[in-house]
Amino acid sequence: MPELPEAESARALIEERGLGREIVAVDDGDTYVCRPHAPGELADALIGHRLVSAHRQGKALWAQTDDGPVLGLHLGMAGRIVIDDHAAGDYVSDGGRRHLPVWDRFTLHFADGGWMALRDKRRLGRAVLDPDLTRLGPDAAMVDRDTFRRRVGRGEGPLKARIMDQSVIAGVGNLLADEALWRACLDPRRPAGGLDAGELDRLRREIRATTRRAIERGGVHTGDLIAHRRRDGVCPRCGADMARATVGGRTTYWCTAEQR
DNA sequence: AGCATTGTTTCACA
DNA sequence: TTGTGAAACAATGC
Repeated sequence: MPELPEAESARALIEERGLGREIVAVDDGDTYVCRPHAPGELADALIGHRLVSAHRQGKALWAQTDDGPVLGLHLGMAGRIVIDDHAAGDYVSDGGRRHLPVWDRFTLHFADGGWMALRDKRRLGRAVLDPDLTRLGPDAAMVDRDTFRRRVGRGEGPLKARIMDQSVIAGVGNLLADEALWRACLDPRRPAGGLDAGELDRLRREIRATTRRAIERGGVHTGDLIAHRRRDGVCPRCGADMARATVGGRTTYWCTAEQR
């Protein structure tokens, strides 16, 4: 699920319900999610502190602490942030008595008895101290027109790969890319450097609009194209067949009639 | 059984 | 040196 819209929802949740609460215990035992940290390193660094602000750039999340380290979080392919919500689901019975949140890969426990977890079935999410954000491009929802033109409109690689390159612009994933390219009527396979200024402006506008709407509606899976990303899908706008191919290393769907 | 999956990093190769 | 593409990573769902 997680692309920029999901990351922004997670950031807002942390900001709303995760700040100002004293951390008294930390579950950081998943050495893959917490790599390269050893078990206990995040706990030692975070216990006694409070999160004081929540930030996001692209899909990257981080929280500042009071006089402590920065806590970096990434939702990976299937992660989400859950705070205090015992009714959030994803619990597995241990044989009838208890129900265990087996997919909580990293958890902060607060002095008030509440908690905040990175819940991630796939374990591709990350929790790290002082994350390196230097290789991240400008946020896809904030990037200005001239910067977008300059960064996206170059290179021989396919346009879709360009907008999904997190060092070019940050936040666009596979589904958002297909949706925005479809809305902008642009062929995902075109060399990025071959677009003119008008096409780049159109693409930027649709990325921003698609992102904004996904945040309002609850995620990238609420897009108009999603249901039609299938082998026998047809374009919900014009009815033409959808094409399917691997572009930029990911499964890609586009309208055979409208996207040029 | 086999294939696909919303992300990132690493590595081979031009 | 830079850019591109495939594979690996982990685990689940169809």
